[in-house]
Amino acid sequence: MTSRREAVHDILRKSEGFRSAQDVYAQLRSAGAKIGLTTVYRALQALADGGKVDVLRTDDGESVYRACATDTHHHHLVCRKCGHTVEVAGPAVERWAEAVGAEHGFTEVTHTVEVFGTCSGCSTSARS
Amino acid sequence: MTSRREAVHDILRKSEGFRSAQDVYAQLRSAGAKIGLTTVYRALQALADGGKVDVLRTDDGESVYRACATDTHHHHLVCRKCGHTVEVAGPAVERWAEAVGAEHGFTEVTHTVEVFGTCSGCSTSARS
DNA sequence: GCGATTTTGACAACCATTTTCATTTCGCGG
DNA sequence: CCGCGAAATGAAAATGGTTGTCAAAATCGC
Ligand SMILES: [Mn+2]
Ligand SMILES: [Mn+2]
Ligand SMILES: [Zn+2]
Ligand SMILES: [Zn+2]
Repeated sequence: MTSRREAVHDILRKSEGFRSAQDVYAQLRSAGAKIGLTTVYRALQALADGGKVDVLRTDDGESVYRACATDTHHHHLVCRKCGHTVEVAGPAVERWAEAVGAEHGFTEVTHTVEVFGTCSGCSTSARS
Repeated sequence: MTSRREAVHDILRKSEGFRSAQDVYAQLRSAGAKIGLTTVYRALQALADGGKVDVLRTDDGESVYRACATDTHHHHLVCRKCGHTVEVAGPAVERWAEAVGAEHGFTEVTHTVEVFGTCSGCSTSARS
């Protein structure tokens, strides 16, 4: 019941940045694992529901997943070119989101924050 | 060259919250306008590229659009229940995003920030 | 063991969005 | 007004990530 789910989780834990479902599936298959794409999707969804992995949607609408290094609330700084990701805490953002919500009478305030950029590695190798 | 694009923009301006492309298309057609779905998509994209409207992706992957009241960079405080949206400026967030990017050697830093909550109207009417 | 429940996966269906491509409209100098 | 190249339009088909279906297989409770 967890063997495949575990396998999916493992892939994410051994990965650097965010991975797509199709991507994880391809790697599992090329490693000889007998698993279906449907199961990979279900595993990722279960992991996301359980807070084990982060999900974010790319600009072209693909969901990408990443095992979180920490289990506390945080945000991501993602390289647009290579997907390299840094987890960042943002006390300033947390306070701002709460404040702006309260200021307008909103309750149960949550927020999504993602920062994108070009990492130093990619901006170096781009110099032609 | 702008008649249809203008029609699309008008729909958004007269709308309260965010609207989907299909949604805008349906309204235009039922109002008797001769316009294709493809053109609606292209118009929305052009408007978004030109900073005339905001785009955000719903959880189920649909893109929704809204005419901006202001043409400066801002973020949204969206009611989870009714979709009521408040545009908010966030100098604190802007600074934070820039700083966190720079701190990790990232360049060309952009960010996406959305705040969700339950608006005062909805939390009042929810008291049973 | 054995029936009930859950999980799995091949395949088909979904559906918003994009591509294609032929037609229409627009811009504009002559 | 004409004519012509560029841009816009839209019907239809393709795309592609994701979800639904359903029968077979694994797992669990006892
Ligand atoms: Mn946060
Ligand atoms: Mn806006
Ligand atoms: Zn990079
Ligand atoms: Zn509301």
